[in-house]
Amino acid sequence: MTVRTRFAPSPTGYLHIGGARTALFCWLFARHHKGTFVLRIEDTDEVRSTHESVDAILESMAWLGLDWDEGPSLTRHDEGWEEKGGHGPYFQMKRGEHYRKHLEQLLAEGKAYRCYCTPEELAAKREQASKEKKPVRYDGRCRDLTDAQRRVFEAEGRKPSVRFRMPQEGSTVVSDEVRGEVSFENNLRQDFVIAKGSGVPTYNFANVIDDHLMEITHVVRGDEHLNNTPEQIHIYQALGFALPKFAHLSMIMGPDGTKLSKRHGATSVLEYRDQGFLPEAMRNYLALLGWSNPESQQLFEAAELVAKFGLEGCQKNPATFDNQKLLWMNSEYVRKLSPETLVDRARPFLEKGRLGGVHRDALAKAVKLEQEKVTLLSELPGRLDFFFHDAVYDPKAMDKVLKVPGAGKVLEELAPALAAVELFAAKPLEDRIRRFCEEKGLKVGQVFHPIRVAVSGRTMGPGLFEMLEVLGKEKVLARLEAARKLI
RNA sequence: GGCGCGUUCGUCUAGCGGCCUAGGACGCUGCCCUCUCAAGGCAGAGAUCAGGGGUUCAAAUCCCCUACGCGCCA
Repeated sequence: MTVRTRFAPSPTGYLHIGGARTALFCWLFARHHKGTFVLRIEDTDEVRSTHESVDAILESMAWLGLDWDEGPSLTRHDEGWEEKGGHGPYFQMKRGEHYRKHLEQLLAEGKAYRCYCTPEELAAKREQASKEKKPVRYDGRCRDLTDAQRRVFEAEGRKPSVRFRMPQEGSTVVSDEVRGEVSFENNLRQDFVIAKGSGVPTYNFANVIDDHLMEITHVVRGDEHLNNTPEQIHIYQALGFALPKFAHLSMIMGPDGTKLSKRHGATSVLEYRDQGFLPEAMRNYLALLGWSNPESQQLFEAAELVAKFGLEGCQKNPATFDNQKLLWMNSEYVRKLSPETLVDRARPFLEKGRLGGVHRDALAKAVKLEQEKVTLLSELPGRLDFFFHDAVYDPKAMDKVLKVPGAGKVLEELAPALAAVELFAAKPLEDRIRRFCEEKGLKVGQVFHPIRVAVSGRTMGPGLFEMLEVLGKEKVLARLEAARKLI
């Protein structure tokens, strides 16, 4: 049996961290088993669903490298998205026919029935029960209506919803790949609505129909659905469908222990992209939120992650999102890139700075000197700007390093010495400058630091000689001069 | 309110009855390296395994209760 998993987001907003983690686990599981990964859009919430949300979700998934075998195409045309795969459509709003058909079947077999209670009536009953401290459940009023009663309700113009007839006794066991067997008492459950008065199917119903028709073998989803699973299981059974395997993933929390939300800062995947995170770092970090392997390995190559991932390593308890570790992981991934690749990957940020026009090779040379310090791609313009534009002198650096006795003299005397260096490269420059120190009887710090600030405007930066080499003789001499005038 | 799930260093986690004086990773502290900032190397602080009862020769690991957190239904 080939594995088929699915990620089924509601397009009511961007793809957030929690959703991305779920998608990643579904994807990893499918890829690990050489199975199929399906993307289904659950757009039955007509009010809140938007095309823009669909776009954002697709874009986020693509950015993270979570490719889907079946589902909508990445880009939208005037008429909507094209779809690929033999189990479509992949938008629930286009699947009404399937829901209707199975709804009819359940109704015909008496496994579901029409309920004529109005929302107002139900709300009143709920309130009543709540006052009397009784369990608030549907009372089954429409469970066994006669035809005559039904006609009366119809005549009143009531739009019936459809309820599923749940067993009243015994218990339902959910066999979960992550949590093991979880048991639920049936008499505590109620006949739940599977189609609203408008005819729109509810989540629990549409989900089951789609998962079955799409031949999903493993339903991997968030923890919040564990409690809905008994209801779903009964729908599967009522329709004679084979049960898929279930795996419920723990939730992701913010630093304060509550469910991760906007209050905690960035939660949208695309925000992380825009902050300068690398998708492979994000993916690696997300994989570690709620999953681990016995070796406690932290960094994984893409293929390695697929090879080692399994539901056994999934955590039952919720995980707190830790931005610091994500940051660390990103810097690890940045360091692994070749300077050229790093330049390419940072392109949007370089453009946004003022380095868009600089040649790739020139950028790569400069990048090479700073790469090991880079945490986010967005830092690059700030770190590299002085290589290609006039230095901006940091007042603190000026006070501390240049506006001190002797610094001006160092710059003045050093200029001709550097001008005389023929091969303007790190090694000869270092030799010359060290010799200069000896000649003048100065400590290296008394010379190195002023040069650094004069040339870059800052106290921190790349190795001095490499930096001078990349800048080139002309710029170096010009800046020594410029800095001297500022003192 | 009912039901369900969860609880190991600040955080992510290893652990599935003896190997645990509880291991790793991020972060933190100190030292080394060094022209700065990083990186790297070394060292260190940090968890009475939520609390309380059992079971057992032996429990972080099994059972029960309590507390707290989260989720679902309403």
